[in-house]
Amino acid sequence: MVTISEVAQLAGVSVTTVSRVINDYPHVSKAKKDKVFWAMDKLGYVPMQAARQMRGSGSQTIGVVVPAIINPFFSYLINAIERTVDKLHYKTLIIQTFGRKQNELTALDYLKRHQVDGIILCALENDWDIIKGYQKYGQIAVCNEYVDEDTIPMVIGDQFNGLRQGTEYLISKGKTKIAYCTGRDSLILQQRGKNFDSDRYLGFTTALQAHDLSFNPAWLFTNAHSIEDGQAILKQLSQMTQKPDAIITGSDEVATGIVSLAKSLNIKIPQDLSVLGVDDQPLAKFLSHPLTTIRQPITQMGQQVAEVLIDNIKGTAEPAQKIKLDLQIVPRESA
Amino acid sequence: MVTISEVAQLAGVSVTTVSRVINDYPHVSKAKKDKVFWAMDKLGYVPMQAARQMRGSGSQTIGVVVPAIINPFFSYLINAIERTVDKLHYKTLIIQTFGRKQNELTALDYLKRHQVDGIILCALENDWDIIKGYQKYGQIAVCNEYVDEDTIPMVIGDQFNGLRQGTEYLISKGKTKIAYCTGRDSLILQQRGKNFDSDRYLGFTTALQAHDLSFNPAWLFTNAHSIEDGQAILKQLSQMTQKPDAIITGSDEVATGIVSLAKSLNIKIPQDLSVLGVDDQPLAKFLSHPLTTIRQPITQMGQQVAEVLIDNIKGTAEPAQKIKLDLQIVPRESA
DNA sequence: TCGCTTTATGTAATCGCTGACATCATTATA
DNA sequence: TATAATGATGTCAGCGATTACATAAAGCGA
Repeated sequence: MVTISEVAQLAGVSVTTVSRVINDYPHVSKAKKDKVFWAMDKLGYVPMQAARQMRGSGSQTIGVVVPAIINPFFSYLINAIERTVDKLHYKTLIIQTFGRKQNELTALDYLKRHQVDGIILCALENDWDIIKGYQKYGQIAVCNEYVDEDTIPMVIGDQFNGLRQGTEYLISKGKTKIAYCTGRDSLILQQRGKNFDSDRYLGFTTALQAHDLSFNPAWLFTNAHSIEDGQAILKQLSQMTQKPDAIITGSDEVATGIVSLAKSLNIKIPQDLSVLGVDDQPLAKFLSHPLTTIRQPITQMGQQVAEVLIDNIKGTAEPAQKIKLDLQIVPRESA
Repeated sequence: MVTISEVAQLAGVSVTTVSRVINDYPHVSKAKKDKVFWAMDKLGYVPMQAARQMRGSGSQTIGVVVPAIINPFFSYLINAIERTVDKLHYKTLIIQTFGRKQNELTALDYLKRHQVDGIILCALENDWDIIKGYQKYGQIAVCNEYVDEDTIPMVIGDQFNGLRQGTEYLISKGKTKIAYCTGRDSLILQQRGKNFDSDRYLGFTTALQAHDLSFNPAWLFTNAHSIEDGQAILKQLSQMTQKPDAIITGSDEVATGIVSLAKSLNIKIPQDLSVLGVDDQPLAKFLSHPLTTIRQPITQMGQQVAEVLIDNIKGTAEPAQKIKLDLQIVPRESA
């Protein structure tokens, strides 16, 4: 491989001079600078990042931890993050957890190893008490999850108001018996106090209460993630004696599962059952029943969390911003 | 940060001994080995990759270059690659080109910089003559694109037979006037000889010829990528006097665009127009007209290309495998 | 018990790059 | 003109790991 000394030799200068040229330091004459550029070009030289890193420049890389990249929500989020990170001259290392705690910890180990200068967690697998211990090894920012910790920058959608408005929307359409799905495990839901998902839930119940509506606990569905989960939920619903007339799903996937099975179960959407999605995924509007859904500000979320994290890495940020972005209801045909 | 010498000091041994323990070399007594493990654990030590790399171990990272991660085809491909790469104890650095030549070259520069030990190109932006020059800096493998070069490992779907069978399928359904869409630019299609997409096209025309059917050049649509492109194509079609009775799209996106607009243009699918997708994306079966489509072996493609590349990096591979995987027709309602 | 191999451990050079420090040469200031 | 300040350039230590080489101790057959 081509090293800085080879460039120095060819250009007839010292390695320091080459280094100065590379890093655009002053006090190099035009003549030598030109020679160095010529030599670098001729040899096709690019400085080796690993060597630079040993001298204290970071890895110029940030890690993005997601449960699964095939989930469009996360691939869109990664896309937004990558674009921003790239613009700020960093690289993006993607790590999938597949929902496993151990993978999240392995990802955080990248901080120790100095493979990454910072990490964006787009979902939390481990308890915060465990994760917080990694803060001393590098910057951590959280996106799309609620963390009640001053020292951690956090960018989330305003789930409370989003769901409140979504619920209001259903009520405005004359619906009063509203079911609710969440991706959370029912157990965790009980254990944790104020977290991301209960923000959503709180928005939902707040809207109900404002209209003197009650919630039937039989209509709470947990662990709902996939299209198949949505289908299973609709099957359950169709066998209930007390049927809801609307359902708030945790994601467009679940909503897709529901609307896809409605016809064969002879359920009319939205007359018999209004279905409200969350995310506004690209295909949501092309389904047999185009989804009415709550759009998450994915692009802004990704952009802002990346900017905040890199600000923190560079030390040019006021510590630990908490950024909350508005959700938006997209009315279509399913509700 | 914790260094190897701190571990050595705490364990009361030399750095060499620690290094031997880390790398599992022989000739270390049980007693010292235990002490070293204890000290590493106590200090939370992890070796710094950058320092190791300077001693010749690679970066243990491979770069995956895709046009856009939000395209489900690529996010599924990346997923398959990442899982395999992870299993082989490498890391995955994702680079999006957004279809820009320069971004692809920047990605290839990672090889020079030794940020990655190898690169998987999942789409080609630049001419091969330009890319081939980077081979001297590290391993390059190509996935999902045709490269007629002995020295390059390549994993592709068997587009020729896939499209031939897809066309046969349409013919077996009584269709004789078949339109064809491709993502390629019409210009490039003329310039290049045997490439990925013309393999597809060849499969298509081979099937037509076998049944003495001719192809109307007015039914060739180029630059077709998105849902919107599909909608535009259907609008064009609906205004033709000579209308096709089937259409082969380059992707499920284009097919989605077509079926989504069919109802409002009063075109019955598949009676008036059969629509054949390519990819079998997860939502394809939940559309208003579930897509009949040609499934690409994405998982195997990703897995195999990753294995081959890493074999090559380790030097444990016979040079430059060419792997061709079968496509599969998934019959649903759109054709 | 003597030489020889094997095991256990340490010292120091090295990877490519940066930057503190040193050294002249040149220009500005008194 | 003497002195100080600034510019241009070079020498070399050091970042954290690996590894060639050196050395000492232990094992072993004759």
